[in-house]
Amino acid sequence: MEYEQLKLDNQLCFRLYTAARLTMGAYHPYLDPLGITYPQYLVLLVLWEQDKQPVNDIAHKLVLETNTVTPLLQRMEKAGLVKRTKGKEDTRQRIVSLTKKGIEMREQAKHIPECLSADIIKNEGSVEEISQMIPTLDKLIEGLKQTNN
Amino acid sequence: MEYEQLKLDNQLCFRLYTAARLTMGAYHPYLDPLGITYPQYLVLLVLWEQDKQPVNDIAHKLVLETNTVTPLLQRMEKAGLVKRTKGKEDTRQRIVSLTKKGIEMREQAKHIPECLSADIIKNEGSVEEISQMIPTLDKLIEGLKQTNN
DNA sequence: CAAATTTATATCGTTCACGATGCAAAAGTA
DNA sequence: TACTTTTGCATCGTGAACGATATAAATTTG
Repeated sequence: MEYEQLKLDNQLCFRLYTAARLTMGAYHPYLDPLGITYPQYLVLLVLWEQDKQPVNDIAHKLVLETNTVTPLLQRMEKAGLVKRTKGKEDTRQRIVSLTKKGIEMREQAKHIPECLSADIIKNEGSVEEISQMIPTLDKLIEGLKQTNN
Repeated sequence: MEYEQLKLDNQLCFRLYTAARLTMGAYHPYLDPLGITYPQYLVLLVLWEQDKQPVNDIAHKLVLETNTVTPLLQRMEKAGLVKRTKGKEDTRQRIVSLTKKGIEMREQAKHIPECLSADIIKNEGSVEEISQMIPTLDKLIEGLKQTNN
C-alpha cells in the first residue's frame, strides 16, 4: 500500500491534537462557573506558583509566543483577574500580578485537578496507564522545541 | 502542600496541549510549500482515504463540530482543493469531493509522515516509546468523547 | 558617547475551535 | 395529509494561536 502512511489511523499528531481538544473540553464544567478559559487557567496556574512575572516568563513557561499571551493577559486584565504594570528596572517589561479576585480564585480552583482525574477514571479506567505517558510527552515536547527552531 | 495539584508540572492536559501544538508546528515545513494548514491536511487525509463524503462524516472522523469544518471546507474550496455539491438523495447534505489539485496533492504529501518521524527521532530518540502512547491516547480519546456529552 | 543591534511587548491579519442560533429539508407522528 | 421533531449545514461572535511587523527601551559595538 503506497499511501498506507497517509491513513488517519496511523497519525500520532492527530491523536495528540484530538486528545488535547477533548481534555480541554473536559475542563469546561469546572472553568465555566469561574468565567475563565483553559489558557487563562494555565496563566493563573503560573501566577499562583509565583506572582508578579513579566510577560516573557509566563509565555516561556506555557511554551507560547508573547503575541498569544499578550492579548490573553489583556482579556484577563479586563476580567479583573490580573494587573499589568510597567517594570521598574526594565521599563520595557510588563509585570503581571494577581488581583484580589485572581488570588481568591485559587481556592475555588483547588479541586479541579482531582475532579478531572475522577472524570477521566470514570470513562477510561486507568490513571496509571495515562500517567505513564507523562515522561514520554515531556521528552517529545523537549525534542519538538528543538525541531521548531 | 495544599495547592500541590495546581502546579503546572502535574498537569497532563497541559502536556497534551503543548505536544499537540508543537507537533503541528513540526508539520509547517512540509505543509507550507503545499499551501495548506494542518487541519486542512487532516481533511485531505480523510478524503484521500475515501472521496465524496458529506460534511458530517468528515467532521465525525476528525472529532470536530460541523461549525468548525464548514468554514474549513469553504477555505479549501476557495483554494481549489475540494468541491462542495448538493447531495442527491438528501439535499440537505453537502458532498465534499477532491478536485484534480486535491487528488494530485496526495503524491506531494506522500512522504510527510516519514519526514515527521525522522524529525521526531532526530531530537527525541525513541519512536517505540512514542508509539506506545497510541493505544493509551485512543482509550483516553474514547473516554473523553463520553465525558464531553 | 553615538550608532547598530537586540530585547520585551504590542498590533494586525488569518485560521482554527466552538457555543449559540438559524434555516430548510427530511423523518416521524397524529 | 398537516404538524412536530430531528437532522445537516451555515452563520455569528469570542477566544485562542501564530507569522509578520512595529515600537520603544536596553544593550552592544565602534
